[in-house]
Amino acid sequence: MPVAKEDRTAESTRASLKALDGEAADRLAAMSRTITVPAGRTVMMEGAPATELFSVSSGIVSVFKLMPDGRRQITGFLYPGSFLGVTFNAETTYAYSADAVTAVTLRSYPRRNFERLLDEVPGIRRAFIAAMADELTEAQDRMLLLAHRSASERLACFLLTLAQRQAGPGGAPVDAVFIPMRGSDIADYLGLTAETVSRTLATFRRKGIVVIRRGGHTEILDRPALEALAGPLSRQI
Amino acid sequence: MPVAKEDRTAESTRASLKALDGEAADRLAAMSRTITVPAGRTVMMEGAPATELFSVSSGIVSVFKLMPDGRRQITGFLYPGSFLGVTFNAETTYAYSADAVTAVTLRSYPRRNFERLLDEVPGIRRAFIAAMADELTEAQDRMLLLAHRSASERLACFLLTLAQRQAGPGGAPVDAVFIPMRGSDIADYLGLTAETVSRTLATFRRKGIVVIRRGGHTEILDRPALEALAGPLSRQI
DNA sequence: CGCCTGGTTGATTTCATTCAAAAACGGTGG
DNA sequence: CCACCGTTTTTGAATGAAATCAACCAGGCG
Repeated sequence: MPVAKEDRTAESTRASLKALDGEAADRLAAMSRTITVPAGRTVMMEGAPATELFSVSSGIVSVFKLMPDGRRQITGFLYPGSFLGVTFNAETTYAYSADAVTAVTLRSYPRRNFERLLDEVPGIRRAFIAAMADELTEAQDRMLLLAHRSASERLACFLLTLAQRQAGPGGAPVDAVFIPMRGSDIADYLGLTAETVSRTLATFRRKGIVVIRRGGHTEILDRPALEALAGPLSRQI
Repeated sequence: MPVAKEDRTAESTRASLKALDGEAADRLAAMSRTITVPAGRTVMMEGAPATELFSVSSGIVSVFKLMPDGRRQITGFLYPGSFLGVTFNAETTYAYSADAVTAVTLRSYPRRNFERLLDEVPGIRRAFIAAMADELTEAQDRMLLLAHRSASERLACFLLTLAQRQAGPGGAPVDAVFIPMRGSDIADYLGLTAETVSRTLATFRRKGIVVIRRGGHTEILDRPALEALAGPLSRQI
């Protein structure tokens, strides 16, 4: 369904799926096809028949809901390893839309086959359930953020989360953050306006906390200050 | 088959787990014990070891996350049939806390046994995956609400959702809504302050849209007006 | 070059919060 | 049954943060 070209080259699975044993990985690969989507294009639309589900192989996807009056809420930016288009309720339509933020490659699985695989292969099932649990936890954390945090807290959290996600496999925190999404995307993700995002980032810049270079290449200069701005994190206990 | 056309709220999706076949229900019942909790008491705490999970038998439970500075986000009100304490991730601690809003009776299941049941009984497994997918959908809807809706939109949505949930099995919409939770609970659920909740309900009352009687017994007098106030619904089908 | 999209900045308005105090509960014990 | 107390709700006034409205700037591209 996506407007994209396809090819069947088997590519290595990744992230939460990479921990699968050989048989599971093979069966997944056998039923999947690879899709590439250019930046800015729509991957799937809310309400469309959910004939397949996807996992992100490379690039970043934004998942969002639209209100009839045009207001938009981006519910997540999906990185490689995330699943997309999961609808296991009776209805077989997608519950949200998705756009490619950057150029993206996806793996597409026929919904029926994937469901059967979940029943048959425990490893896939566990990986899948873990991925969903992560998404749920993240969603709840963002509820907290949207309900109770100020604009600068939201932006600071956003930057730190991005930095954390782009950290190397060693988990070493990185201060060079790549922000490929537009300001209005960030605004719709954080429940702010593009103007507020711009203003808030400007004050961060003015305070010497971050530097934003051409093309969204950002650097965190003063991480402690950013962490202070992010406010109390719910994650730490 | 389920009569309810509107089985999309988190509460009812969690409740969908109770619509299991006989064998599964029996095995569930066999491993459970019953717990009663008085109103206002804590049922479980975020971060505590998740040795068991619960289902609500009677009463209402609030599920919430706390920030270190005391800010609270109630992520859901759970009605009978709902499950709580479900942690699918590797960690074995609860991801949120829960309080008894009213006096509550719970059924408790040892986590280990329950997980084994998930592996052994496909019906239970599928129901759980579906419940998680729906919970995710519901979380996304609430994100939209918290990010982009005004106080009166939030309150109107809340009242309508409550009325819908308390509708009879026929699904006939009911205008008599019972609201057992306190104003501050509603505020923390909707991302508002108790004062704003009180004020907004006062204007609803003044406009003749609702009547709030003793003990939270509320009546919707002008449903069309309330629906108009709720604003554009993303979830209507 | 001029267009167009996206980002910046400023002025104003709006809405919910905050602070504060009074009123109404709801339970308890006399 | 009533008076008392702590808690919750209501109401008011002032504050403040972000939205809105609007103009302007910068870069990319035909």
